[in-house]
Amino acid sequence: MSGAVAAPRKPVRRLPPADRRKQIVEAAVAYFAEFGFEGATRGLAERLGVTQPLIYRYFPSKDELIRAVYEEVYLSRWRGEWIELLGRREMPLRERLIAFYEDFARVVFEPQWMRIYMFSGLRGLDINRWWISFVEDHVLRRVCEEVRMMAGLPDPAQAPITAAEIDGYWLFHGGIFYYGVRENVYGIVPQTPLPRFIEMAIDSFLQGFPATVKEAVARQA
Amino acid sequence: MSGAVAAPRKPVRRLPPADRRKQIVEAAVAYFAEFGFEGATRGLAERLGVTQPLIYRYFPSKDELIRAVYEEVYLSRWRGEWIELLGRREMPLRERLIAFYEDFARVVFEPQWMRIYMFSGLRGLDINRWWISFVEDHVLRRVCEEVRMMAGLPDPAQAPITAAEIDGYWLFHGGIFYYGVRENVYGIVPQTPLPRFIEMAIDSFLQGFPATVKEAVARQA
DNA sequence: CGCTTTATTTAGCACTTGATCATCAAGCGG
DNA sequence: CCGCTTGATGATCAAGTGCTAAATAAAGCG
Repeated sequence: MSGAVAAPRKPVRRLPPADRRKQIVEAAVAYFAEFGFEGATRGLAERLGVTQPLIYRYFPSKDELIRAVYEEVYLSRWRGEWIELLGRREMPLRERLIAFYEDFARVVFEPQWMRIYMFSGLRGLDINRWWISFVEDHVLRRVCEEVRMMAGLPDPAQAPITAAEIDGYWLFHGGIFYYGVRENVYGIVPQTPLPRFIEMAIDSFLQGFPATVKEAVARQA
Repeated sequence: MSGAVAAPRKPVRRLPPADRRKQIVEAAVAYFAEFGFEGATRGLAERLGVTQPLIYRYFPSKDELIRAVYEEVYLSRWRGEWIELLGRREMPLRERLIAFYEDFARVVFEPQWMRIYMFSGLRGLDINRWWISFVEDHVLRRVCEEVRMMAGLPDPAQAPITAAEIDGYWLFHGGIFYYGVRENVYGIVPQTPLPRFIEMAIDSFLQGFPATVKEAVARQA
């Protein structure tokens, strides 16, 4: 904070294209998370300290910019290690699940992520359906498999995970997710801190779910 | 359905103000549910078969119209009987909960209701916080009280329901709610039909929750 | 019927939106 | 230091936005 006032000129101009593009996408994530995808490109440009037509040098249309935002949020924030973590059988399932959800929440419960998710869901394009089936395949199904193994139930390789099992686990996954919605979209301050909530959710799950599956499998056989 | 074709003139004009107002609000619920609150008043008017300035005869501003939409969705669709149903102790709690959620879902899982809820949540006004604390007070707390009574736990009148209990129940309530989001906002078709999902959720809940509360109460005393 | 009331329309203003294009100037190679 | 490439700007368009005020015409009453 120097005392003297500097010239009010634009301090940074003429960035290398790759840098500028990245800068625009990151600002767009924050901007659209705040105002929704109907937020004006002029507002975004102003926030970047840049004129609005510049955006159109990097993206042929607003829709294309939005696609880049989707990519940044949905793809580049996904951590491949999560899958590996869920399958690490030398660790008790309970610990794996708790570790996974604490890390998962660190990314997904960010207001930016949550709001982009909800805005994009309401636009009704396929992104959210894609994400949900992605999560279903890579998280929910995986968890159901691990429960099978842990509880000495039929190997998923032989008796595939049923839709009922996945929907059953959706109750818990959705319940945890909704904690993030309450906190980071609606601005509620839950009394129970997140780690405790996660722990409680996992314990509720592990307490009842394996027996339910066992019963369902037995009935089916 | 008469055979002859009628004049293509506007069939209804000059409605009594109360009727027209109601008609506008109802169309606005459907319209904003579809396009979000940034949907244009001209589009809404067109859908009503009416010119756009007419809307401004009934509502001084678009914001005021949106407020009327909130009232229609949040207030007028709430059923007072739900509270009474939850407290009907001559009926087993399991049955009460199942009946409640089936009826609650009939209203709340409607795409219109869900989308208005999400759009209004993202606008960040107080409506959603109000709704959540309303539901917390009238549903979640009530359910926790009924669990206390059913399980022979301390009377809520003497030992008030704790935040931990309510947050604990949020897991299940949120999990059920999220089924509606998947189905009616994201357009997923869950394999498990809603009544079965509700039943499963309630059974998971009743199986573990009372013991958890009992333990927490004992630890506290 | 004629008259008054008022629901509804026509016309339009001020402003914002996504997008385009000619122009400018930063910064590098020579 | 010059000149060229190209990142960035200024000016602008056409379409749309919320909202207003005056004109129109449907309906009720005497």
